Amino acid sequence: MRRPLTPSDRRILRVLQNDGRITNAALAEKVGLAASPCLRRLKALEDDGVIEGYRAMVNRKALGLEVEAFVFIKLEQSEPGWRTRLVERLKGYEEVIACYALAGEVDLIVHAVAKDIESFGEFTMNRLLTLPGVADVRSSFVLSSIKPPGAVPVPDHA
Amino acid sequence: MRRPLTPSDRRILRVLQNDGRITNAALAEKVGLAASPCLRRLKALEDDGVIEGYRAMVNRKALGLEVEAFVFIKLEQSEPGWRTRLVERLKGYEEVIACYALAGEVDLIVHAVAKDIESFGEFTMNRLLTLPGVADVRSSFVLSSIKPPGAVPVPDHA
DNA sequence: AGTGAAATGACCATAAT
DNA sequence: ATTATGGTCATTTCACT
Repeated sequence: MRRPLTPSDRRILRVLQNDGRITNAALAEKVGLAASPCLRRLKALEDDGVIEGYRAMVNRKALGLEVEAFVFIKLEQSEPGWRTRLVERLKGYEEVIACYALAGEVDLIVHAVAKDIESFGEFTMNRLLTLPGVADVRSSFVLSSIKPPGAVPVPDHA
Repeated sequence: MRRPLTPSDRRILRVLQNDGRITNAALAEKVGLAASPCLRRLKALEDDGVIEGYRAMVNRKALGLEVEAFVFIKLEQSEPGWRTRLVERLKGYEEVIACYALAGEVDLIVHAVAKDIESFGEFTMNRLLTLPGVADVRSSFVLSSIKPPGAVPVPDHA
């Protein structure tokens, strides 16, 4: 059972989602706490799994990854074991920066990046379509990031 | 014009994508640099926009956000101005944690969260479907996060 | 509040262009 | 010579008890 979040906890989460590398001293000042209790709350949020980690957001184009796409996958009827292994393979591909199982028409949505269209093609043709259990693969290229992956809203009441 | 990334830069990016809050001292040790040059490279990566920011990854369920979904939007033929305003409205919704313009069947993909199905319904019915210029809205709930939003691959050569 | 660690800036060394 | 890299040291600031 997890403690309910205090208003301070919520302020901490809001700040840390926008600047995950802020020092504890500056964080404390922003949320209106002294450094010491602020640090204790931060550790508690980490220990409780409310904060799952911290990540630098890297500009993919700066790394020469010019292509970003969503891949919509439909699966064949198949034994559960196949599905597990398919999903494990998917997770292993470094082109896959996120992947979700969905309810509805499409079974899996894959968020992928690649350095160019050619290597993206190689990825879908040789490494997605060939996975056993895959019935259909459709890709849509990202034209623009309207709102880049961002903060989850922190409601005032839990 | 951006400097090419050095091998040290790449190591820094790989580490920081997995632990965005690592101290500079520990980062330096991991990538095999002294603290001072390590910090200088880090700042340069930030200044050049290679690192766009740092974010605490927050467990949405800990915040009472039980529902996660992808919303696929098709737009009507319309003047460019309408589209711009539609996109601005979309960006403003706190339920929208990411949004992309796509090539293909679907024009926009919206990654959204909500506290329950009812409030998600309110969001799609009252705040998405009513946007001028929207022709079609389809939602798929996320059943599981197979691979949570993660690191972009950092190739050895740019 | 105090102590040990970290961040940060000034300055030097080396190598490649 | 200039530019880009990395290192060392001294000082300030921070983390954490």
